[in-house]
Amino acid sequence: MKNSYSIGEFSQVTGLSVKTLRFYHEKGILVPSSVDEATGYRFYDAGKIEKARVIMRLRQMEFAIEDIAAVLGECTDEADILHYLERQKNVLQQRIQEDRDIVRSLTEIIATEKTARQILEEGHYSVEEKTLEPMLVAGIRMKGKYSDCGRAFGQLGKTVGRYISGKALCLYYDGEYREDDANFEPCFPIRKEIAAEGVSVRTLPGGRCLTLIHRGAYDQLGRSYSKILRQADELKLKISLPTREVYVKGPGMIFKGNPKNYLTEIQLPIDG
Amino acid sequence: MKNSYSIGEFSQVTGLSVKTLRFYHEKGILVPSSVDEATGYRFYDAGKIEKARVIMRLRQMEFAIEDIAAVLGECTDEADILHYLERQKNVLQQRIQEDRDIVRSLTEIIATEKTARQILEEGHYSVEEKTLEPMLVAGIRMKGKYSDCGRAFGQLGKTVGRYISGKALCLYYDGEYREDDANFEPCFPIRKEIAAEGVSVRTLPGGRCLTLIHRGAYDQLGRSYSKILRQADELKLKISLPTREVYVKGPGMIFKGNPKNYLTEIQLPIDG
DNA sequence: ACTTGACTCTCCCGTTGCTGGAGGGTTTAG
DNA sequence: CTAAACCCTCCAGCAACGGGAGAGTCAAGT
Repeated sequence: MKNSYSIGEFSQVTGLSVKTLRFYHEKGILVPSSVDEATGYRFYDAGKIEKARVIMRLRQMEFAIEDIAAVLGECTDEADILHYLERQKNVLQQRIQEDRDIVRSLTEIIATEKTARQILEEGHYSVEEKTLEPMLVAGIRMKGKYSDCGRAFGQLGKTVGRYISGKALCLYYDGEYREDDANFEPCFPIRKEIAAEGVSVRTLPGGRCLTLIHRGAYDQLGRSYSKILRQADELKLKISLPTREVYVKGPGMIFKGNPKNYLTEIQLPIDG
Repeated sequence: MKNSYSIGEFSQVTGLSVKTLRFYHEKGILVPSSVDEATGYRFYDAGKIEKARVIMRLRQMEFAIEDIAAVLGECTDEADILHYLERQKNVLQQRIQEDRDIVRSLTEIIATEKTARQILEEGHYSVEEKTLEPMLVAGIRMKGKYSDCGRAFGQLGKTVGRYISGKALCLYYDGEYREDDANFEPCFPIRKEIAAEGVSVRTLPGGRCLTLIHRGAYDQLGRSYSKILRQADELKLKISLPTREVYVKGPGMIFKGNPKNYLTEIQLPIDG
């Protein structure tokens, strides 16, 4: 065991790069044991190796240099740095939470986009019967124009955004099309029961329904409605309210996209 | 709706700071609709608002400016950026994984330190009987000097470090103290069954045992051993091998600390 | 003693996504 | 006509280094 290491040797021993060692010297957290006055050469003794290890371990836990300086200044025992450790833990946990939220959004977008792509390719745009699962939703009941639903989705996104678990949908409580005084409720499926002002959270019942996927802009929805209603009539099915529209692919979370590729699933619950 | 916004107005509308808008201009991802040749004043039209929103959403998902530039260059629909979305998701998931590992380490250190502190304060250093739970451990069986166990712990830390779930311990297979040819096994409790070369992973049995917490440096352990063995003798208990030492508080993950405060729990399994 | 090659020094720039400020020109309201 | 509000460009700085230039230093071989 030597007891005086040049910076290069010390770098070998500790695994810290020469640049990093100089940087730590400048920051004052790992000062060489001696510095040659004439040449400026740094020399480290064996005692510094342990200190270097301490710094590395703290850095591995993403401690900031500034915090490391504080820790090294105050503490010689882990008991002394409990406060710092807990703070660091909180910082990291918060970042994990944020990252997880983003990942969930991304997963959602990706999944939506993939199913949309599949439907576009397979292209079965015919009236079918389906059984829906019950699902937890958060909705805002509205009366007025359909065009106001954009704002409602915006508000929902802000209040329950973190808990969205599926595609946006809208419930229609009128049995017919209404221009100015429609009765409807934009909703998001959510994965957690939460309370928010002005937002109704509850479980939508499942059950049989008639569905049709509409491809194209929303102002063309009428055609798909008449198609599915005709079919319901032919099958002598009684439709119960509210009916639903599921926005399989619409103006996305990032881009508006091309309305010609919008996909909207019309769901008419079958009575009895 | 105006259709020409000065940078300040556009900042109000979009929520992006003036500085940020200039920066985005420089980076080419959000270029003003027109720039006054004489004065250099930037002007944005309404169409840029949507683009600004897109950029904001991507930034919220921690996309790099460079990636945003690529996305904006290539895509107008979310379907086009699936590749980028997935890449970003992977990046974030990896960061989450790393952060979680750190948080686990921190939690471990904090918990160890807190129990140690409690024991130091309460100070019950007497022989007691306890029932141990079975636990999953990873160990390295060794023959030789006790002092070599440090290296074994180092190796264990590297191979199973991510899965450590409790305090380091050591198993002793000799019924007596041996200088040079001791038979022992440094271990870490782990929370997941894993395979690693040279490492034995298995479940240690639980059961009754006699315990004594030793406070102080390791070279003083002999005194505590004689105390606990005397007690075992008096109670006419038969001890089975291997015996254990649990390093409640020793040279920490960060600092060596003061050996006077080291805490080591001696555990002697009771036969039958 | 001299050269060569490895080592070291300081200083500066670049990274990412901005924020803040200095120093100067422009516009608009009173 | 002036003051406030707005805009411009350029520079610095943040965190934790890495890369490289240009110059000095050290140890070994000749």
